[in-house]
Amino acid sequence: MPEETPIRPAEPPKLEDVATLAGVSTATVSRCLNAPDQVAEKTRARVQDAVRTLGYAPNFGAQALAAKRTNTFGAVVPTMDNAIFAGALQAFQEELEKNGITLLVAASTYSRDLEEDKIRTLIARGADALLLIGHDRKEECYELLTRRGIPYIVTWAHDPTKPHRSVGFDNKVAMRALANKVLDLGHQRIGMITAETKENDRARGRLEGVRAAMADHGLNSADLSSVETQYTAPAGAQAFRNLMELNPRPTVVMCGNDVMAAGALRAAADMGLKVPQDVSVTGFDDIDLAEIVTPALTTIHVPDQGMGRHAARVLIAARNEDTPIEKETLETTIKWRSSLGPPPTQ
Amino acid sequence: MPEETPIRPAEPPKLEDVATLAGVSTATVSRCLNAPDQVAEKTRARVQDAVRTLGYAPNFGAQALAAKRTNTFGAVVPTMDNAIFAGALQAFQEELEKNGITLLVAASTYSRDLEEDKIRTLIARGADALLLIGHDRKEECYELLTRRGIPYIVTWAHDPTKPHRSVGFDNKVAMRALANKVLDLGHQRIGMITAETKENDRARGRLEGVRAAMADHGLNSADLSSVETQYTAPAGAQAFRNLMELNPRPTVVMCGNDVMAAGALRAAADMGLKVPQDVSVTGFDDIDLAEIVTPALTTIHVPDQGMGRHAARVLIAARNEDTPIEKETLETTIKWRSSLGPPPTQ
DNA sequence: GCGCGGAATGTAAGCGCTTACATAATTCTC
DNA sequence: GAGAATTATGTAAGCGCTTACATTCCGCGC
Repeated sequence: MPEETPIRPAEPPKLEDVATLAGVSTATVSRCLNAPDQVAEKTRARVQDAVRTLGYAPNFGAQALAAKRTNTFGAVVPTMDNAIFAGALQAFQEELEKNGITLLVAASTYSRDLEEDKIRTLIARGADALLLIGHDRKEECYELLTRRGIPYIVTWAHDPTKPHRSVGFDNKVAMRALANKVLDLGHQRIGMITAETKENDRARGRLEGVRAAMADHGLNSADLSSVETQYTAPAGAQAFRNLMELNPRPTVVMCGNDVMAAGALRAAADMGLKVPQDVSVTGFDDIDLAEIVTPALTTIHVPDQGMGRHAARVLIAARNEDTPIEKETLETTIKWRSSLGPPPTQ
Repeated sequence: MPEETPIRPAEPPKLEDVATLAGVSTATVSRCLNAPDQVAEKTRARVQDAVRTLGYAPNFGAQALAAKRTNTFGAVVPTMDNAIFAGALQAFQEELEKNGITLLVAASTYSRDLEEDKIRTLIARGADALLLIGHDRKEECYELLTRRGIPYIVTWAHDPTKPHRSVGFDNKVAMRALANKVLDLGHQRIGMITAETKENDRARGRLEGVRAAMADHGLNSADLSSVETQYTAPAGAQAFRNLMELNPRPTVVMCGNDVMAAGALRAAADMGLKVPQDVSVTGFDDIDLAEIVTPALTTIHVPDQGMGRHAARVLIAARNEDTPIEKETLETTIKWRSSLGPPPTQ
């Protein structure tokens, strides 16, 4: 009578199997994998052979449990489907991957409560370190992170007064520079479409940037016509229509991001307004879309990849040893394209 | 002399702490969390209190190790920064979240080798189940998955001949339907811009769909002018220009996806061609962009959210018990917008 | 009141790894 | 070439959970 051999999943090889095959102890195999230079070259070669022939891969749970480290970093971004954060995350994750770290991404959909939730989840999953967007969030989040000793870094913003690691750019400075250029062109009436500013320091900074530029040009920043709306193209379109109903109407509409600017462009086309002849439009972020729309969007290029890469390096260092809190500012640049021109000559 | 109290991270509470506080054994606490109905109501309440006051969250590694299940699913998509898969992943992940499952996403950048790599990584991370895009991939991947007994599901495609769980739509049928409508409008010369077809069954299906429609209309499908290029707007723009140099030139350009179609639209504008008066353009996917570009894109809406949600349900069921392989087909619909019109009347 | 059966709970053995510590092997010093 | 210093390896104790199995509890029929 043949042995009963039910079809069932093959068990993956374990450290012990490798150790047996290589004729060493499990400790040596473990060292080969985690601290190769502590092992004699000959032994190491033998172990590596065994690893290869067995197709061994460490069991994640066991490793995490024993080492008290998961080699997993987390990132909480406001949203995943608007391409803004994709570039940064991509670079972040590539850099992590080089170091054998896996990235877990969660979206907060621009909600503080949800963000706290996601941060907690990531911590429960054992994230070794966290990447966050902007400074605005519940104080509990920072407390929790600090209490647990989990390093984190704030990106997409810059605020020297905050006691957090950060790598980003100054939203206000960037927008102010663009607005100053706009005003230099002769525009007198700026309309602004901004994302919700309440829980979003980036949006606030951008709005303030426009105001500051107006002040720079001797204008009363209280005269700024701004519409606050959601982060979508249709919302941008609607906001644009509202702005165009003003009398006198703005000669330029500056948008807090490219998506809303694309909506504005769309609305302009639908209203028969030529951009930039009748009205100029600017964006912020320089996502792919900015080049695709007609006319192409004048916008601010943000160093997304640079932020991602740098954030990864800082966090890896912080996890491995005690590093001081550092704050890095990266440059933004103005992308001149055709949606911005001088104001119409009455 | 005061006790030395160095500042250092607080250790998170563990199961045992909860058990002590609630005055029960660790087994009971564990059961409260994983199989509540096996525990008397009074005990359960007591335990839940303890969990709450301690802010307890299970240690992921320990749980994975002991239960041989990570409550993590994986997804390997060709790319993350083109918004196509975002909707599906979003829905997939929401459905998973309801069941306490975390999603790990990896991108293969349309490379088979990289895809295999990512699949292996996900398995090593202990993914309980996997979501994949399309059927085309290395045979080793399927073998590995099967050998390990890890359930997986193929999305974004439909092929009844394949022995895999799947939820998707028939790319060929969908494109054929649109192409038939195009031909019904009177177009005689179709230009096609397709993504690389070599390792991409979705792209192939879409191309075949156009050919089939031509045959349906008594045209010789070999006469189709098609350009194969990369999945980007600039590539689409270039391909469009090439197509427009043909003589006689196509009266309609059908694109394998919306991103390339947006590029085509851009090129048309740059060339001074009016869409759809001079030439029509169609897309595929119905991403947000399709509504934003000018003119808005006639395209095929794919049931991305539906696929994501359904895939999650199927995979959860498959992980929990032995379920048979099932294949679900969802409907696509044609989105009529302004980029498609009748051919120019010579 | 006794014994029975099922429900509720406890006991304890791992899950597969890392790592402090002990031990063995090698190299160096003079 | 003996002993110290150094390097390479082995031993074994957990890491924080789950779960098979053992035990206790309780209500019930008679």
